Amino acid sequence: MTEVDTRELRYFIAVAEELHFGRAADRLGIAQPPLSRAIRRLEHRVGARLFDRTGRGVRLTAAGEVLLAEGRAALDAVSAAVRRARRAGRPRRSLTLVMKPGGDAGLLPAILAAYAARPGAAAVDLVFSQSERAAMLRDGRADVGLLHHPQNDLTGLDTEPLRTERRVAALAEGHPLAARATLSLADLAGEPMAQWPEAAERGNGPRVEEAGQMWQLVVLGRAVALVTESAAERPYRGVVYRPVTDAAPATLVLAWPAESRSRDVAEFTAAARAALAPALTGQT
Amino acid sequence: MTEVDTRELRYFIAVAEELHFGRAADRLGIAQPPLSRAIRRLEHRVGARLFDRTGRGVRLTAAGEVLLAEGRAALDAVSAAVRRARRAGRPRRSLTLVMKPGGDAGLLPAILAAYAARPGAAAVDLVFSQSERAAMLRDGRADVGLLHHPQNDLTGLDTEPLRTERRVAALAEGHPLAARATLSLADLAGEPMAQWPEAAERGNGPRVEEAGQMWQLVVLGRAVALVTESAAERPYRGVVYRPVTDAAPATLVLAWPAESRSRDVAEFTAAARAALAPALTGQT
DNA sequence: CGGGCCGATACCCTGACGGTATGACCGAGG
DNA sequence: CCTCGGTCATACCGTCAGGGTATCGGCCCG
Repeated sequence: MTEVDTRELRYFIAVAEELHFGRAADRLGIAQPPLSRAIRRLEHRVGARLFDRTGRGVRLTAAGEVLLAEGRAALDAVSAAVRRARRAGRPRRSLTLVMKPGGDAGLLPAILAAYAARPGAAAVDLVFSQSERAAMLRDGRADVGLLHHPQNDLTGLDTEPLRTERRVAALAEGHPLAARATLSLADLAGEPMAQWPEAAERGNGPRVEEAGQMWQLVVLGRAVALVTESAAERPYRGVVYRPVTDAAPATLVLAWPAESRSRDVAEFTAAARAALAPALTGQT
Repeated sequence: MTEVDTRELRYFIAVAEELHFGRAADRLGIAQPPLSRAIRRLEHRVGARLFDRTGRGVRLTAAGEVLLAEGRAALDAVSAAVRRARRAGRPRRSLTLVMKPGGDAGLLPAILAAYAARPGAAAVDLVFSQSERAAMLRDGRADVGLLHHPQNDLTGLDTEPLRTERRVAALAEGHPLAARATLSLADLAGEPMAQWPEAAERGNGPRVEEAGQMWQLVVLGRAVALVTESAAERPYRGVVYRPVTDAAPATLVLAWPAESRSRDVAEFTAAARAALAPALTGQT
């Protein structure tokens, strides 16, 4: 049986996401008929129908659902392979760390210092992303990252827990709930929660793409936000913080691709572990 | 920048393994010039030289080394995606478990029973492999497997430790070392150790592909073998077992692809964990 | 210095992939 | 029941990427 090519996977994923051949073709920059043929050929190679063609649009079959999830991972792996090889070709040895601005709970300086102190440490480049950190680790745009568990999907990543934090609600000073000392999730149920792009659109709050927007909306009382307690250590004028007692705590983790064979990544994670060992033992 | 497709990666891996364009082209079933062009194009896309062309043959550059390791993982991920989708297209729900014959330390019946008792459990197909178990998990030929740590490379796999076993030497009854109650690795240094294909050829012992061959050679005194103690629970006529005190213990682990999102795999591993929980706590 | 080995280049040709036009099917609405 | 819009499939054609053959250029070795 002939091999499946990355182009076919990209085509399939486009259709699976759009659930519409025409729109998918449009997005891919090709016409619809070649796309139909490509999907048909792919179905033949896989040996299973991937879509149910109903008169109106299409639906994924069970096999299609599997191929969508696994195919995305596979394409990420291909991208990662190329990106990492490209980086390895540059004379400068570097390690790319991705984080959310301010999302290090204050631990990053110690980690970077511990790593830099090691002989043969590579330069650490910092990049920032709100909602694509896990994806960037998976497709090779970053080597290590600071994520939150269980808020981020850590599938395919190895992790080292750094610190577990309680979650607090950020409210405008004048907000009625600000009068309470602690809150529960039920108290927040009716409130407009800031919606990050990563979340499926299910909430009733305003969409935000960037932390500054979120804080602005919170100050204005247009949104409330659920953040980690370390965020509350950097007070934001006009915002008060109230613990949410029944919100699952967030664990800040250092994450890297599970299949990583990079010596630099191993060194970095070891340095982070060593740097934080006292704090961790003190915590547990 | 244009996308890298799987064919280019396969071509690259063939050259990287053969370190010879002619032989690689032969193996790929194409002529050498198109292969040279494809590699050159790939180097251009990656943005780094992948090979040092020395007059005699070629050598991998640092970027090439990275692309070899990562590219193999990427191709495995693509194969896995297709295989798993194909399986999901079959009406019969099944889970493929790969193991070495006898390599379950007697734990498999309990695990299978515990899983089968769960509502909605899928059928479990057993397949056997001596040296390709990890590769089969990575490329989708199997869903879960019984491996040994640290003897197997578990990169890219998630694992659940099942049982840690000491390692014992299997010797012919009349072997001089059989007179000793315990052995050390130094004692075995000069002995012909059975060589599995998975090991790089560095030993001085006979090659074996299958356990029966190994035992035969051990009985005949032509080889000694280092095995886990559970193997000694099934005595083999004419073979005696002696603990090797300084050999690193082997941990039998249940392993599955790290990126696995399959509900059946999750159920199976949970069942295994639950089934063995008493034994594990008793052990620690 | 000559021969053999190995990768690169030149040139051609086939077929796979993409485009346009059109067909087939389904559901909605009158 | 027929029509119409929407959606995916089929037919047919052109182009170019990728594969083949022939040959060159450089390097090592005798």
